[in-house]
Amino acid sequence: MTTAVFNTSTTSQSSVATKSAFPVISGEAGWRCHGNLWSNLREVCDLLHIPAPAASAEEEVLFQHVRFKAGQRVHTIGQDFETLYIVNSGFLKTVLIDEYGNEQVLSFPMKGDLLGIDGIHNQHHASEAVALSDCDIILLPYKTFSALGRIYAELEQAMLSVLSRELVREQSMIGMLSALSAEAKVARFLTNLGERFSLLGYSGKTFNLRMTRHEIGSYLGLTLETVSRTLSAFNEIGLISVDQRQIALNDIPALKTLRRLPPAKARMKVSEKVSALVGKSLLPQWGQDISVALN
Amino acid sequence: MTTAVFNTSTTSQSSVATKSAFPVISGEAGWRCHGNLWSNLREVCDLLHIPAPAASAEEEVLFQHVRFKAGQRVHTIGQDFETLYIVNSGFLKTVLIDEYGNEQVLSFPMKGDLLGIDGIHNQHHASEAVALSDCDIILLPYKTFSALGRIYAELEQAMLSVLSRELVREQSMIGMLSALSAEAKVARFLTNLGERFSLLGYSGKTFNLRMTRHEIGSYLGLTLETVSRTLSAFNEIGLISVDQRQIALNDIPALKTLRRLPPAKARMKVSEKVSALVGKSLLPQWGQDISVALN
DNA sequence: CGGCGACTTGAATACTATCAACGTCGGTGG
DNA sequence: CCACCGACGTTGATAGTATTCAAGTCGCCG
Repeated sequence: MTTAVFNTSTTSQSSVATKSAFPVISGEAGWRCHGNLWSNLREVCDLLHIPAPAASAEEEVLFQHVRFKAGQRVHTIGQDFETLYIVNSGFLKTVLIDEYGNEQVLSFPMKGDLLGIDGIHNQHHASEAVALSDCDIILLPYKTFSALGRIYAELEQAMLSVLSRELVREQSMIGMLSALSAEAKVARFLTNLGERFSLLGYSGKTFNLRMTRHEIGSYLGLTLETVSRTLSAFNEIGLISVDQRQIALNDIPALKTLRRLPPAKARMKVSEKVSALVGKSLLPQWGQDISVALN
Repeated sequence: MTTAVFNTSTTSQSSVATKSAFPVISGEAGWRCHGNLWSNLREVCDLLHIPAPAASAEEEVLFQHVRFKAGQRVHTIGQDFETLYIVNSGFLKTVLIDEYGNEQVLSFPMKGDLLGIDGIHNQHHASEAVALSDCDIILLPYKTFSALGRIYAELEQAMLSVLSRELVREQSMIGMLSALSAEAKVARFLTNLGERFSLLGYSGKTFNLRMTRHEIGSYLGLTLETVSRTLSAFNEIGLISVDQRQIALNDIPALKTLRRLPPAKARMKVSEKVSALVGKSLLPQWGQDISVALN
C-alpha cells in the first residue's frame, strides 16, 4: 500500500553517537528519493551477495544512505548498537583500541561489506569504523532488519551465513598472524586486496592503497618500518612495483605462496629468475619449498 | 552448603552450581534412550547462556548427546555441515590446517561453548574440532534448529548474538596476537582460562591445563619452547606455580596487566617484591607502566 | 617557505625461533 | 620387574627476524 520508510535518525553525517534511541519512521517527504539516497531490500541483498527474498512489490522498505567524509567515524567503541551498515562505496578501517590507547586495525571494509556486526552481542559496539575515503553507507536499522527476517526466512539464513563467513575470515586471519613471516603477511595482504578489488570489477593487479603503512602494519601485526622495508624488497626483486601508495602486482602466484625471501645477497629480479634457474636448479623455488624450516 | 541443584525447574539461572564431580546431566534432567542422553531445548539454552523461549510443553524437541573419547574428532575440515554442537562436558581444541599440514589452534572450547559455526557459511566446515579429553557433546541438527528459530524469534536473536560474541572474541584474539609480547600472551592465556573455569564454577586460580605446550604455542603464535620458558619464568618469580600441567595463579592482577618481564637479573619473587619496593620505589611496577616503549 | 605527516633507509638492539641435549612420565613388551 | 620407547616438557646456546631508534626525503597544505 504505502511505502514504509525506516531510518535511524536523520543525522546527515554527524558521525559519532546518534543520540536518538529508536528508529524513527520519517513522516515527511523523506522518501522522495533524490538520486541514490535510498535503497530497497533487493539492492541491499545484491550488495551483500545474498539472495534477495521474493519481494512483495508493494510495501517496499527503503534504507537510507548516509555519506561520511574521510576521517569520520561510522560508529565508535561503546556506542549503542542500533543499526548495521553496508558499504556502498568508499574505503574504511575498523579498529580496536587497547587499554593503552593504541589502535589495532581489524579489517579494511569496502563496497559490499557489512559493518557493525560486533554490536549485536551486547548492544554496544566493540570496535570502531573509520572512513579512509569519502564513503556512501547504507543504514540497516537492526530492528527493521530483524522484523524483515521474521518475514523472510531466507534473510535470517543469509544473515547467519554472513556472520559465519566473517568468522571464518577472522579465523584465517588468526592463522596468518601467528604462523607467517612478515614478508608472507605483506604478500598475502596485497594479493587479498587485489582479489577483493577484482571482485568489485576493478583491477586486481594495479591499485592504490588507501591506508598508511602504519595501518597496514597494525593490521598485520608489524611495525610500519617493516612493512615499508618489505614493500621495498618486493619492489627490488620485481615481485611488485610500488611508488608510495600506487601498487602493481607483477607475480601474483609467487606472492600467494611466498613464505620468506631469500637472503638479500642471493636475490635477483623475477625477470632474471627464469633464465637464471633454467638448467641449473640451484636455487630453490622460494616460496614453494623453503618452508622446511617451519616444519 | 547443600549442592542439591535441579536445573529442571523454573529459573534460567546458572547451572554453574553443579560444580562438584563431573558436570554430567544427572538422571532427572536428561532423558535416557537407547543408552544415550537427550536434552530438551531449555537445557540447551541454559548451557549456552541464552534465554530459553517459553516452551510449548507438548511437542518437546530432544537433542541427542554423543560421547567422544580423547583424540576423536567431532568434525573435520571439509566435512559437510549438518549440525551444530554444544559442549556439555569435556575439553576440546579447534584447529585449522594450513597448506603445509601445520596445525593452527583457534580455540579451546569447553562446557557451554558452541561448535561448528564455521560450517554455516558454505555448508562445509572450515576447521576441525578435536576432543582433548573425553567429551559429552549435544547435537543440534541445523535444520531442526533453524525450524525452531522460525517459531521462536528469541532463538534466532540469541543465535545471532552468540555468533556476534564469537566474532568479538576472535577480534580481541587478533589484537592480542599482533600487539602483545610472548610473556603477555601467556599471561593473558592463563587468566582467560582461569576466568572461564570460574564461570563454570571451578577454581579460577588453580586448574590444570588440558593441552600440550605445543598447542598453547600454536594458539598464541609462539613456539612450545617459548611457552615453556615463559611459564618457568613466571614460576620463578612467583607469579604462578607450575608443575607440568598443574597451574596455580598467584597474582592474577599482575598477570592481567603484564606487558613484559623485567630483565632476568633484575627479577625477584613476588614475595620479596613488596618488601623490596617499600620505601624505595626504585623499580617501576612492571606490567603497569613499562609500556612506554610501545608508544 | 615552513612545517607536518607519511614514507624510506640504516644501524643497533632485543626478542623469539631454531637446534640440540636431556629429563620425566606412562605404557608396552620382553 | 625392568628396559625401552614415544610423547611431552625443560633448558641452554645460537641464529635470525623484527623492532627500535635515528636520520633524512618527499609531498602537501597553511
